[in-house]
Amino acid sequence: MPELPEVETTRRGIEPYVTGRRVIGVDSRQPQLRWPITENLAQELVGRRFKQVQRRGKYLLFAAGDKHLMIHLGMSGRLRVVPDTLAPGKHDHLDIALDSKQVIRFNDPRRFGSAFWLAGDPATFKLLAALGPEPLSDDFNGALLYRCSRGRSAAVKTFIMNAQTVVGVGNIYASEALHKACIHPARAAGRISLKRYQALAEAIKNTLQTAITAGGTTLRDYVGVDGGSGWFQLQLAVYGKNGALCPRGCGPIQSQNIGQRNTFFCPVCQR
DNA sequence: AAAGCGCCCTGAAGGC
DNA sequence: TGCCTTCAGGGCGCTT
Repeated sequence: MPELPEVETTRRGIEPYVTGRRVIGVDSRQPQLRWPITENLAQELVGRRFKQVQRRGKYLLFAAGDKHLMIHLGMSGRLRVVPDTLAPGKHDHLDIALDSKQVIRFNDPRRFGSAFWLAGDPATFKLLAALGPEPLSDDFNGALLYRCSRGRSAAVKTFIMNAQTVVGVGNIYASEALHKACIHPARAAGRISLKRYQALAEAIKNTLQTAITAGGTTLRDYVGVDGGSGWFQLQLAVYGKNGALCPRGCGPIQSQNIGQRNTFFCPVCQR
């Protein structure tokens, strides 16, 4: 399941197949995902031409004129481009047929994903309106983290995974970035200095950018548009490495539940 | 306002 | 072999 690097990898992989293409058919087989798929999606989409594929946080936005098809991959969703002759399989919930004899196919076993038709400005849509800055943009930096965290008692890991703080930092990369910045994931967000937040912001940018370059992380579900896997899992320092030696040589990596999510860290170098 | 928890769903993995 | 339990990369929304 995708975090921001996987969504961005999907976006980059799918955009060349979509840009300039006209929609000639929509087949929705499972109306109920996280939310109901927009009912008249076929009416809205068929005949429109896609301009580009954008991303906001973990949401993909397929621009068609000034309106958008918005897709979230949830925990287990994936988008692929397949020939229009390929029959849909299990959990293939939505097909967008293009005038290239190809189909954008949305598969999502756990159905935590979603698909919406946005007729208005995406930025004003309820699920997007309250989102924090993009982590790879200049709007996101240590000063912002410091400012937003004052007085907050929540664990710093929970704080950076909150999409109102910054979008796109999921469970894997939160653990990885905190290790990189030597910050203990359970430390109260409001009790971290500006200097340390500057290191954390850099670590988040660096971790996400490196993961995008590697094509994302494949743990169990995630595969790219072409069905291939990402390779960032080979570079993970702490995630899923309970008991393994910290890369800095301190001692064994520990795991702990923080905010109901499994968290991995080194109790020696992360404070 | 912020924090904490439940919950949507399927499938893989591990224990017995 | 099979059954049962646990856990999984997200995130909204309700309650306290």
